[in-house]
Amino acid sequence: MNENRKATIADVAREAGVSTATAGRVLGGYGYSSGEKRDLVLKAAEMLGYQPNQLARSLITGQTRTIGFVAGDIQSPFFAKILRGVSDVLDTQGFGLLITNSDEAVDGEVHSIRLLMEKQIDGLIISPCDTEGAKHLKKLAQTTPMVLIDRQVAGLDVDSVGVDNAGAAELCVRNLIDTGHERIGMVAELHSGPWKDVGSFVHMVRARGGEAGPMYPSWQRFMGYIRAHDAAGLPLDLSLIARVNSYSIEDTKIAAKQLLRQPNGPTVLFTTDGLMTEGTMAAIFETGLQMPEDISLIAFDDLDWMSFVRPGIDSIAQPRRKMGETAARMLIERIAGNDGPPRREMLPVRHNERGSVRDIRNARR
Amino acid sequence: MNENRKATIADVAREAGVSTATAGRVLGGYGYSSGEKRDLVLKAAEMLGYQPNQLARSLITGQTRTIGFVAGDIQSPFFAKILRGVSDVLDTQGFGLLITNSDEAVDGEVHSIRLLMEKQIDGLIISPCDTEGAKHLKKLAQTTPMVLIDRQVAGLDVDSVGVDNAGAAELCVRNLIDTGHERIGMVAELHSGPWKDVGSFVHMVRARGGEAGPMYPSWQRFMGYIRAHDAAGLPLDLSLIARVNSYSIEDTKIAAKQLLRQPNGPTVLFTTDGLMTEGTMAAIFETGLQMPEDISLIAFDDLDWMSFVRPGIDSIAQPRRKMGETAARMLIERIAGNDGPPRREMLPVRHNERGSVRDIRNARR
DNA sequence: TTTTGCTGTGAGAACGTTACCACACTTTGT
DNA sequence: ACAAAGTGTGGTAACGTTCTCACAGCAAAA
Repeated sequence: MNENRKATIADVAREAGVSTATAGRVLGGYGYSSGEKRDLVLKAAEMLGYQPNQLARSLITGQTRTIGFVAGDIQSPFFAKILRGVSDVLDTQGFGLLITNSDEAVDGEVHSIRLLMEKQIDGLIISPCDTEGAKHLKKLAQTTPMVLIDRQVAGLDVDSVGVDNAGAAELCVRNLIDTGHERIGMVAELHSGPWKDVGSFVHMVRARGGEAGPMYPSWQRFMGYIRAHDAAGLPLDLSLIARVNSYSIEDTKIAAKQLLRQPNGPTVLFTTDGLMTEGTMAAIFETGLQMPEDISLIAFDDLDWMSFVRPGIDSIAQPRRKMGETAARMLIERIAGNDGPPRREMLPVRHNERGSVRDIRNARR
Repeated sequence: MNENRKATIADVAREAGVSTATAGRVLGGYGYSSGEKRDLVLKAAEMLGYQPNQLARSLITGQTRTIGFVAGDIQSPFFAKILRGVSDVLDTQGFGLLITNSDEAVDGEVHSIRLLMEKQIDGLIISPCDTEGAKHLKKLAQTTPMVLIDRQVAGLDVDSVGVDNAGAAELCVRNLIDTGHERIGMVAELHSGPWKDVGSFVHMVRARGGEAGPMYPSWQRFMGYIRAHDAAGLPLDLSLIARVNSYSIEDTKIAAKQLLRQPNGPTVLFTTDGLMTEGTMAAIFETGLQMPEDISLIAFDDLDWMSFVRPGIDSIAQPRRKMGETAARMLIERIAGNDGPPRREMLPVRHNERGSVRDIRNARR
């Protein structure tokens, strides 16, 4: 046998003096085999340093024991933490994990998915970048198990994992109102959706009584903001909404600065995700305002540093790792054959109070 | 043809009225084919929604166009950023990316590698958790292209990407000395290596004139610390070295607190990586010390928040994304057949001054 | 005794591609 | 005009597994 070539089942079989079928059964752990032959085969395999070739196995079984993950951007802590959860669960089940990023663009998403499908993944975890059309996802869902994470897609009935964005935001804003805040600013990347502008979105939400179909998390968080205002009878002032056009720190900083400088500005800022928070932090820093004396801040999504800066930053923490774990588990169940109705897992968030929100009930500034 | 089964080359060939060989040549883009037949095949493929099966292709070509990445922990910003760089380069070349984490343990590393090898990856990018033995890596390197990232392994001559840790740390500490600091604390997870204790490491470094073989980055950074002291004629005080036993924020915080509270403590802290920095930040925060009045801080590894906290944190920034990109490019070249001598890429770091280091030349506190 | 069922084994097909070869037809070079 | 080289095509053997059979032995059940 050629020394520098990898040993195959046939090599092992020859060495052990059995048929390839028998060697295959022993090595692959299926079918029957006697203790005697088993020892023979195992010894031969050991001697030749046999390592199974998953490729060949997959080709015939139709299962690769590999799943794909399409993230917006894996370097963001949000996706990185989710990824870790996914990876942990997959690891215990002997699954591999192929990752790609869509960069939140449909093109990238389509490209990623094709690459993954060519590699014959058994299932897909994806954070879709479009909550409306996503024709490619609907088609794919018919043949491949799929779990959505963070976001849902209208008309795509598959498993999904996320949090109650609107509810969490509503509670958060209600708390702000309860502590005396009446001018609550929001910094959000409200990705252009089916709504022309922020105003028409408000209109839509009110028309539907605060409930609406799938939409981006940031829109859902905005919806919570609206509901809290309406419930408290506090009028909405859309000039307090800083809508960031591109998903970048720099643009966020600019938008937040503008918001902070405007006359009769907000007493508190609510940021809708980690990147918005970082941009806003930079804006506050550069504007020279003191937290929480001059401006309060509360952030959706918890980040490492929020607990050890001064003041600590109040936040709504999503269980990111658990989201990943849950998604992975759901997907594996689907791959194993579970064909029950789609489930929408809503994991609870945690509200962290750390001192960046000032109680201004007795202190008009 | 069965509708719900994926179309194969044979299906396309039948539909187009050509042989599977011809269809294969057109679809696979190899060998000769006439314009006429090509159109026929392409049309049939389009109609049947043909998607190639990489598995079958790989089985015969022996190339999967997939590479593996073994990180310490993908959720850490360090690895996440590197991963992004790797992913970007791979994407442009049509390569897939399988990830696993070793959790910095040899067991995990071995397990990860076996999983990856069974999936027949074409190459491996790894941040090895052992800089000494790593027998499994040496064996693997004979058959599989491999690039080391962040760390090197003694006796493993393969491509690697990293920064000049000792040099960067030395420059950093020299700057601290130049600004008047004489009691420079260090917070580091000095993973147990071939040295019994910190003292014998110092001895070894001096014996070798400040040069030594492969070791963990944190040890290299410590080496820079030693070299800067020796060059300036400043005596080393090992009581200023907080050696963290486990790689955890909590333990780091405890160790740093202890260092801060000891009599005749440091005027500045040098932290050797992101996690050390976070733990140290927490310690400073909880101790109630003011930065930079009471204590200065400079960190190895730059993190997002360092620019927008008060004061900004001075740091040594590694080009993490570029490290990933470089590693990926080197690996792809190896896979393509480059068998030149191993290269050790040393990328330049950036020193960020942001205000967390106080100049105490004229101000004894 | 005959049946039934379980255990164990090997030969060979199958998975979906590319590699290799044989062959035919064209073009080029002398 | 003839060889040599370049095109285009189809048949079929790989790649390394698992799957499907057929068949044999042996025990327990009828």
